[in-house]
Amino acid sequence: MYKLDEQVGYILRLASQRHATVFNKHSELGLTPTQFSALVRVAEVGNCSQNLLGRRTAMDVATIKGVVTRLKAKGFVELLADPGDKRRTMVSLSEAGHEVIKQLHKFGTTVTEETLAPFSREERKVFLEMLKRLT
Amino acid sequence: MYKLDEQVGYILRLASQRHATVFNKHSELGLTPTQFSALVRVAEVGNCSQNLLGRRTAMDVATIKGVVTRLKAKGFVELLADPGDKRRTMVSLSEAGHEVIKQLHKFGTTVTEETLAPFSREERKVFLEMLKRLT
DNA sequence: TCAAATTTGTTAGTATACCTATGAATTTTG
DNA sequence: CAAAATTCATAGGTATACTAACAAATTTGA
Repeated sequence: MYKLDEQVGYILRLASQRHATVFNKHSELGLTPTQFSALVRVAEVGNCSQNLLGRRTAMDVATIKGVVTRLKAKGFVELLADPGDKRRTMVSLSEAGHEVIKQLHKFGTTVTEETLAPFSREERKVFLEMLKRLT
Repeated sequence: MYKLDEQVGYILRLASQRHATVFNKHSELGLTPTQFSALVRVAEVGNCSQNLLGRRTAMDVATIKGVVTRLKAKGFVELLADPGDKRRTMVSLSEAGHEVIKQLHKFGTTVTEETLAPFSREERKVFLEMLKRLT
């Protein structure tokens, strides 16, 4: 007997939903989870092309385009042409972006903590290691 | 140090992406993962209102509306008015829907198997149990 | 009983998330 | 060095997924 409630894809969707709910409950800066990921990644890698940022955040070209546009509209990133390669749009943190990074890290830690709250410290490690193997 | 690659939300997104890729690789009937879930659920519960179907598949009213519309367009479900409650739209399997359910179960099993391929049989149990606790 | 609250479904709007195609720029290769 | 292949960004299309506002029907509870 095939039971939908036992399928990994379905349960993954439910877990993602719960994570999104936790994220939104704590969100202060009006960022979505996707925008948050992209912004934190920009801070990690520094100046980089929009395309590379997409690859580093697992978003395809169309998705990262929209995310970057909205991050720019919110004032957290700046876009510059790459003088050495006219195809590229370089993305970097704005002044405001730099100012919120610490806050974002703290916020991200809270979200992760609360999402993993059903687990003990030991279980969290085990679970994250297993989850990584599924990617 | 906050590392994006260690955060449960980010890794959940990656795992969901991989699952979607596996799903699409095997998909024959042109169903999306969401449509698949809704259709399998309709088969499980039989006749039920669109609203209830949404709750049983963790989709909000706007989402399930679109999913049901597309399942109807593809000919897998039928919509009927509920004579006892004029607000309700009842959703049920069509002839074609009945005919593909067995195939869907087989397909779903294949997708789950391949998604969980990185795990041993024992690990699959452990992982699914933990993932469920996160929902 | 009847007004208030709830339930159901629809619509509009925003944001991922993917595909495909297109065009421009750059790199590779023969 | 010129042609071919690749890379980068954009645009259009479809499908989740959520919010909010609304209307109609039903349930409730004083």
